[in-house]
Amino acid sequence: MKILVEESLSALAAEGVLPAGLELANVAVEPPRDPAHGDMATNAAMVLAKPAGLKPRAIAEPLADRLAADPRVAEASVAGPGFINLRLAASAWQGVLAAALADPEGFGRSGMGQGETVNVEYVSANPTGPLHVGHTRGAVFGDALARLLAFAGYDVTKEYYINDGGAQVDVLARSAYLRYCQANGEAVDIPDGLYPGHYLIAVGEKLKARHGDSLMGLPEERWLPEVREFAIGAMMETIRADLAALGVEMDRFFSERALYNTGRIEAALAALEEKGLIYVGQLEPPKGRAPEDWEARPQTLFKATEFGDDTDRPLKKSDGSWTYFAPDIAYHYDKVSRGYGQLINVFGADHGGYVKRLKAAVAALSGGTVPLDIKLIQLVKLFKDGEPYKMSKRAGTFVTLRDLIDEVGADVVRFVMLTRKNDAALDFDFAKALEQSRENPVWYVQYAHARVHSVAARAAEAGIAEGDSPDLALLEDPSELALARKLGEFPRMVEAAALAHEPHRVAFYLYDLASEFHAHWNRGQDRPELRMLREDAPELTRARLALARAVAVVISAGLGILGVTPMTELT
RNA sequence: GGACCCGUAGCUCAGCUGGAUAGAGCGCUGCCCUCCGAAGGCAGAGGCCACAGGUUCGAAUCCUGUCGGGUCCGCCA
Repeated sequence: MKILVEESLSALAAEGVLPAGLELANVAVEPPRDPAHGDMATNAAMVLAKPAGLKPRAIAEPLADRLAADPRVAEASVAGPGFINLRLAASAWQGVLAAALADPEGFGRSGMGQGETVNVEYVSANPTGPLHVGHTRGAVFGDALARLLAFAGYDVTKEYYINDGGAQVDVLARSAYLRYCQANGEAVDIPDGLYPGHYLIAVGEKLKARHGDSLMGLPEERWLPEVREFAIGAMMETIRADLAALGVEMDRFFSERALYNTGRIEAALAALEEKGLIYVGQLEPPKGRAPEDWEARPQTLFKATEFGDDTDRPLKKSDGSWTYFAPDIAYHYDKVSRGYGQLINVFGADHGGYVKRLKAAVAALSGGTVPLDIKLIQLVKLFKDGEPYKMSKRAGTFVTLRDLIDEVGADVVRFVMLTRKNDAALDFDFAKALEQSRENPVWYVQYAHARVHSVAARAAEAGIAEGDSPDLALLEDPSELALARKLGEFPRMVEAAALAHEPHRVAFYLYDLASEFHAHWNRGQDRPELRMLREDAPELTRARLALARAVAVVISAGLGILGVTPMTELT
């Protein structure tokens, strides 16, 4: 359609109505917000009025006439300050249906990504316990984003960074060792600073099964490495199983420990050093906070300020060991070296302070060639019937991913987590998530999908099957065409959502589509001639079944992007 | 003190990267409804898009500043 407008403009230029050589970059041809304005609209006349030295309407009127002459355009009219509204011929919308039906798997897929490689890093929870609610939202978001990008033609790698190199895994080891002692009959209580969760009891028992009492009474340095290794392994197993229960499968797990003592951190820093971005210096104390235990001292720093960060960032602690940032640089050095076209990190909002330095690091490491987008995921607040919900049956202190799935199921968890954009806090109400009403978007969308299947089943009972080539030209009621028009928005929506890295748009689109479908269905109440099932008109019924099936195709594709299974009947 | 995010109907939130009279659900008001298969349908009221400037033919959207809420701020990861 845009091409048609451009051709018409150059034709007008050739006729001398418009001056030659106008810049068309700002000319937009889009569906207007308000459907009453038609199917497509262009601002061409307004954008070109000034450079052409003409009034908008002096351009709009001849342009509209020319557009109206095209067979695909049913009507072209000039409106408002100079918009041209186009109403497309019914055949254009029937064509959308045909496209969706001809290729249910492919409809809406896009070549936009052109096979560019993208690495999406998400979850990356410390291997110190089961995943909780906060991780769940990040997991769902990252996974849906990865699916969305793949749908839009990118080559996506889903990756999990295991933070198994820091002090927290020693804490894990000590906590597990206590559970091991407990399994060997010793009475223990877990001191502050260790992990009290009951999930470590099983780990203690497994340690006993493997080592008997041979580790009992030994000094820490004798058992720590082994217990640590074992406990990390056990936690990662739990985490993988949690993710699998949510429908999340990673392509790659990357261990922080693999960076230590292998020269990889040193190599990454050497790459920065070569560019003159590492130096030894002193930082100013942070302002506005009580700097009681602040003592200035020289340390190894990365010149993050050259890449837009607020301050340079330390790489070594006072005892000479690496800060958390150092292996992180090495990790991103690795990702950059793997040649990805772009990197995306999904972090909890509490990592907000980390964004600039990581972007700075990646910009420095890649020479500015690899974009890094960091999506911060805001908190989830849990409710049950409007009351705050906090305790977990399993972990005691926090609600786990498993608790969520036990309560409402993985599909509902996934969909609800995507009903808000990532940078807004999300209220998750268990009761509402299971409610069967329009208020609950999950149910409403699933209902629309199931309804299509039930109509087809009813039709089959009545002896009408959709058949191979229903005559889509029979679909000419405005309500039917509006539905087809909504389906036609799907490919555009996918591209916009993928470009913006915003999978929630898919969820909102599906809710809109479901609303439109249910509304269309309900019109059959007052106007029986609009009903899908018309035993007196089998040809028409066939066409309408095709329309319904096209709706199901798009809902199914959209839910697929969200990682939600479409239901064919409601339970 | 600084950085980042947020501020849109009474409530919970969308708003397609600058377009026309700013949308949806809930709640409220009024009709209709017991239906092709599901715990409904239609209509209405409700807004200084936090505030003040700026850019533009045109701003909820982009820029600057102010106010309010959240998150974070060297040796925690």
